[in-house]
Amino acid sequence: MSQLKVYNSLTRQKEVFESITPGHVGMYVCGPTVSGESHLGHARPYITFDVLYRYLTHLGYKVRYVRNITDAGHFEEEGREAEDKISKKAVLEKLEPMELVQKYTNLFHWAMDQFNTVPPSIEPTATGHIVEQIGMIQEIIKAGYAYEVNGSVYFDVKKYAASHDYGKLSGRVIDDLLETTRELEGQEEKRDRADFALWKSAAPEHIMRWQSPWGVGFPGWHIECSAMATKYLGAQFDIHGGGMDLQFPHHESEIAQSTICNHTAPVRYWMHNNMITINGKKMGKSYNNVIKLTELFSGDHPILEKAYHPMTVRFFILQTQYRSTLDFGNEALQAAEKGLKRLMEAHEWLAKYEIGSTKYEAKDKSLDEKALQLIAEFDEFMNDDLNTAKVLASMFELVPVINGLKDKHIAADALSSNTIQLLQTKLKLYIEDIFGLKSISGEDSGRFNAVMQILIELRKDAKSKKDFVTSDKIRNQLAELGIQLKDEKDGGMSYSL
RNA sequence: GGUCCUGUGGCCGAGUGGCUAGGCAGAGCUCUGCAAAAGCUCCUACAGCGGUUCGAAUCCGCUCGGGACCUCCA
Repeated sequence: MSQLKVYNSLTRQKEVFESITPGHVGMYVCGPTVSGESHLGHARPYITFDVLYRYLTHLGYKVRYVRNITDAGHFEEEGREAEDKISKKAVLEKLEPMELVQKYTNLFHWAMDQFNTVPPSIEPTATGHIVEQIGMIQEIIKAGYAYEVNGSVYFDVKKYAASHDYGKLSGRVIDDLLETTRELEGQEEKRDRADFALWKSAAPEHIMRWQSPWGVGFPGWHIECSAMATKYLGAQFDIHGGGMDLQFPHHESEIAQSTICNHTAPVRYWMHNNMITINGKKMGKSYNNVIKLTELFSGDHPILEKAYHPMTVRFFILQTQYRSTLDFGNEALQAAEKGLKRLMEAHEWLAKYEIGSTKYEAKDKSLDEKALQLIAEFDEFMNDDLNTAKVLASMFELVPVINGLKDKHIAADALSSNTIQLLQTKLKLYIEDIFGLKSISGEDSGRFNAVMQILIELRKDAKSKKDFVTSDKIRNQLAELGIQLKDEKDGGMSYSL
């Protein structure tokens, strides 16, 4: 089997993945800022890295997956007034900051559950790691790479850049950063424009505040990830993931901080997912085109023609390679919805298919070989930087084979018993365990199914008596409820929701 | 302004030198009481212009278009 290769943003090329500690993987993914509701954009990284987590686990690694919750609130420097996103919203909504943070954290967890993502091994909060962050800042000051001004602490980028490659990850040229003509206000404390805050002194109205060696304040917006990643994954760990938009300055600064503090580059493989766009534009607050996940699932948004099931969205995201932009649209989502249904129905039928205990050889050698080839491609494409799009394409080429077996169009022994068994195993592995896809029809309980079987029998009886009024009545009324009856080739009948 | 990415058939998207992914939509056929489902077949694209090459969607140059980051952002 081929080896897993991943695209490393740091080196700008695909590299064979080798973990630092054999058998173990440390993976950190930048989590959400819970100052507001999660939106469609959040779905991409957490689903992408969920699949990576599942895949690494499948490969036999013991993975420690750390994904933080940013609940401390980052300061914004719009114009001159520094303010905390979370504390500002809290005033507007008349909530305690932690109450607000809890609300959106819960909502985030709910959405992630809808997407069937596996919870991370550790989900640390920024507010729970103030001590660690302060400790790290002290280390950086001691090393001479940070300075204090009026109760705030800034990282000295110029000094760091003199001996380190600041900008390596994001392709930034340090001189451009230092000599940019653009002037922002409220930065007079910094020695240099490129410097970034490690600790900010809190104004009196700032609700989220902690005591520190430099006075009352709050942590800068890059330090939390460095502190928590170091604490739970060590000075050097395998994978750091996040959205491409975080590459600069967030991840670049993370590297700088951690490198000074731990005397080593923190991350072996930096992985960045691309953005979701809407009509070609990145989704973001500044574009006013944000679709919240609750709106996506309910269809309650002007852009949406209908509600989309979380599994449809998950499948939609996996239909493209994670480093490409993904353009959102109703037509594309509806295509994904139908495609997912066809794939899942074929998979579910095959999963229940009984091969019997007697082994047999393939009657149709070329079809058998083709199937084996397509199955082998699952691993091959997955190892090529998680090309889930190609894996799905191979699966879809197998769907007509499965449906052929189902309607007897393809002989039961066309494929060898071993091939069918392998297909069952691999499809289950990839669809359910690695891709985390579930059937959309959630009401398929035993009792519901039993009721459906009664209706199916009634329709079959009516049909055999050529009582088409009754048989059509059953079919059409069920259709109105969104339940589709399907007559099959061999006289059987099934339904789908 | 600086740095970088990108332009594929009606829509979404794979694809880094030759063997013309895949999904959805559309057309025809088979099956069927009708319909749906399913199967088979068809629709064979790569922004434009040059260049390199036996051969380019794929490499190089230019033009035009789109986008990202540089500021909170997944």
